[in-house]
Parts: sequence; structure tokens; C-alpha cells
Amino acid sequence: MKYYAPKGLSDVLPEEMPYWHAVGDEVRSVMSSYNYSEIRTPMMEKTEVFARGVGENTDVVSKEMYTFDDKGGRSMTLRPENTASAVRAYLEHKFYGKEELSKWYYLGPMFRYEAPQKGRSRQFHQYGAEAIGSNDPALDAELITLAIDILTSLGLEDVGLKLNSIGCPSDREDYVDDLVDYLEPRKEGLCSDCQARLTTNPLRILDCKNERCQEIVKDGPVITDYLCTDCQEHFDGVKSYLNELEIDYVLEPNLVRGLDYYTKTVFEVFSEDLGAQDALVGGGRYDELVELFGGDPTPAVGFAGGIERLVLLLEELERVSGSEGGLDLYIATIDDESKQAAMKLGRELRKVGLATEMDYLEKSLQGQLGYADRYDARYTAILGPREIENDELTLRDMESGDQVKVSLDNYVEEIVEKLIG
RNA sequence: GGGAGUGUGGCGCAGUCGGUAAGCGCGCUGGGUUGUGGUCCCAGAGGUCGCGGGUUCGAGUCCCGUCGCUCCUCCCA
Repeated sequence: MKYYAPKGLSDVLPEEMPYWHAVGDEVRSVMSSYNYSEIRTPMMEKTEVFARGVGENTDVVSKEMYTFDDKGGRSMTLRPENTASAVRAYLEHKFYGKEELSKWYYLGPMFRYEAPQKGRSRQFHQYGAEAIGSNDPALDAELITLAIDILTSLGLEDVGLKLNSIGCPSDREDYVDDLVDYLEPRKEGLCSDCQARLTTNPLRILDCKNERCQEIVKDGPVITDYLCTDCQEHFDGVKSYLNELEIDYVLEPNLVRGLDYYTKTVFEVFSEDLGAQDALVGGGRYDELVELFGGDPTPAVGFAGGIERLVLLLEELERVSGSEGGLDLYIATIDDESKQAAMKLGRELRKVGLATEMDYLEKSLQGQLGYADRYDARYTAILGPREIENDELTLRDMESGDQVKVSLDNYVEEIVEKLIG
């Protein structure tokens, strides 16, 4: 084989499409029910949108971006996530002047240069929501239930919610100071990555999976002890709403997440039925991001979910029927003359909305019936010299095998009648 | 960035110690049915064993390299 799709970029094949459609349909439907409107931002942005928005020290920006210079010498980057673009669009189109609260959702491809594995590819697809303009903890809870509702409406039940608050920047500053003070003397025990993080991004040490790092972190300071009154109240509010909504969650004080823009609430929805890449949805509040992009201080919260991982689960659980559509009618032909007529017939039937197929492979009648069978045609219209002679067609019910003659004068009505009536 | 596994007709696989094993199932084509699918029976087409070197009298099998794929670590969607 000479040509392959680039590593980590995979084709979504027709046979997988029912799952993708199910996810897309459910996302749109649930989002609408929560009054979120779709927005589509470009698949690439100027590099600084992500570099500034997501954070220079994040894994995503420092080593996972598809960045290149365009012909004008501008540094462009394929979007690794959609929040930064959404905020850019929010400001560019001055939504702060149009509405007090912007509730958006999106659906589309994202790109991160990483080693592909189960549930992770370089081009992947996310659906997500952003609510810009309110710091109400009820909105955090809304986003969380929205994310969960999409999953449960698709038939997933065993999903868990991890929840944490990382406070506002000044809380975090105090916390990071103490964390570094705590870790510095224990530096030797940390993995080499974490030793580096101690200076670049100490918070990331918290969710390092290395056992020794975890051991050390376990007895260190806990971020939720550092929340200011505002942040504490906010966090309590989120938890209280979740309790009211009977959403189970696990408090994870070490959940900090990989993007710099988060403040206060952070959360992840995960599945135990997935492999190493078990996060289905990740999100949180980003109250500083609009301001960072040059807007007035504007609180916001959002989440994103991975479609590939969701499809993987749906396939495993067989929660979505593996086929869609199906043929209403197959028109079998015998010779050139009947094929001419079949082309015309087929077009008429398609016009009234019937999925119609015919032979393009010069198959025998036997072969054509087999083909019709394989595609689950409900009826096969047989059109041969005998039918043409009598100005009729033979309509075969593919389940019962019953056949009737139908006049070519009113075949559309008769076939529609059989299929619908 | 590290680690492990894997590559044999379209698909899923078997291939023993290196020695007529290039084989099975599904699918496909034709026939049984000169115009009738699903079950069944018969026949048939289809493979430079990922690629390139090497060892050997002899390589799908062993060695080296290379490309691809998969999974893990890490991070996350």
C-alpha cells in the first residue's frame, strides 16, 4: 500500500456513521433544550490565540500544536480546542453588547500532535458548550448536567463525575507558594518531569500519575483549603445545585486540568469502560479569559467532550443501531431497454422520497436480488422485457416473497401505498 | 520522548523444528434454477506472505534494517 492517511488522522467510514450521527443529533437536541446556539469558528487561528489563551506552559501549547507559517508569513495553528476561538469570536463580534449571556455550542475537528492510541488521535472531534457572561454557580451546574444529559440520552449509564475548585488567581498564588515550599525539600523524590514543573507549572504536579509523586503530593497542602470566601461560596453553590439535581460526584482536590485558563470550578466526566483514555468530557470555569483577550472582565464556563471516545463506547455497548436508512426499493433490470426505463422510474421514486437502487454491475437477476437482499430492500421491482411488453412491473415483497403486477401508469402511487400505507 | 506487540487473498485467521501447507472461514463469481434473494450443494477467481537486505542447499518461518498499524507510559477529549 502506497498511500496512508497521515498518522493519527483517521477516516470515519460509512459503517461508523450511524454512531456519529446519533452523537451529533443528540448533542444538537440536548444543547437546544438548554438554549445553547451553535457557533462555528475557523479550524485554524493565529497561533497567539492559543498560545495566550491556552497558556504557553501547557502540554497542548508547548508540544502538541500543529503550527505552520502561511504564505503571508503569519504563524497559524490548527485549533487544539475551541474555547480560545470562542472567546476570540465573542469579542470580535462584540457579543457583550448584544446579549448579557452568550450560550454557545460547537461540534467539530480539533488537532493535537500526540502519539495516537485507543481513544486518542491527532485529529479528533469534540462537541462542547461555552456560557459567557455569568458567574452564577447554577450555570456551572447547568453545564455539568448538560454534559451528563447528552451522555445518558445516548444510553450511557456508568459515567462518573470528578469535581474540584482551583479558586481564583490570588488563591492559587497563595496555594502554589505553599505547595512549592512543601515540595522543594522533597524534590529528589519527584519524577524528572515534576522536578521541571516545580518551576514552570507546579500545579501540574498534582495530577502526575507517577506513584512516588502522588505519595508526596498526598500529604501536601490541598487547594480547596486556600479558597477565598467568594470562591468557597461559589464552590459550595455548585455542589449544592448538583446535590439538588442528584448528580453524584467525587471531589478530586488534585484535579487541576491541563489548560491555564481555568478558575474555580473544574470537572471531568469519565467512563470506566474505556481504556487508558477515559475522560469523556472535561471542562470548567474561565473567569479571566475574556479579560486576557482584551475584553472587560467577563466570567464564563464551558466544557468539551470527545466524540471518538463516545463512539467507541457506543460501539462497545451497542447502544445505537448499526444501520440507518435502508433501501425502500431495488429495481432489477434484465436488458438495456428495461434499464433505460428503470433509470426513469428510479428518479420518479426518489423524488417522492423513496430510497431506490438499481444495478450498475451487470449482475444477473439472481445477483440483483441478492444485492437487494444485502441492502435490506423492502421491495424489488422487476423490470424486464415481459413487463415492458405489458406496460407493467413486477413488485416483489422481499420479506414474504409475494409478487404482484403493477401498472406503469400508477406505479408511484402503488409503491408508496405499499411502503407507507 | 520511552516501552511492548503486530504485518499471510477484500475481511477475520491458521501455518509445527527452516524442508510441496500457500491453507481455512466469511465474502465474491458462475452453476444447480436459460427471469427470482435469504438455506443448501457443486465449481471457480483471487496472495511478489508489508518492503529491503542477510544467513542457508532451501526462508511465510531465523537475523538486521525500514515502513505501517496497535496498545501502554505521559497527558488529556
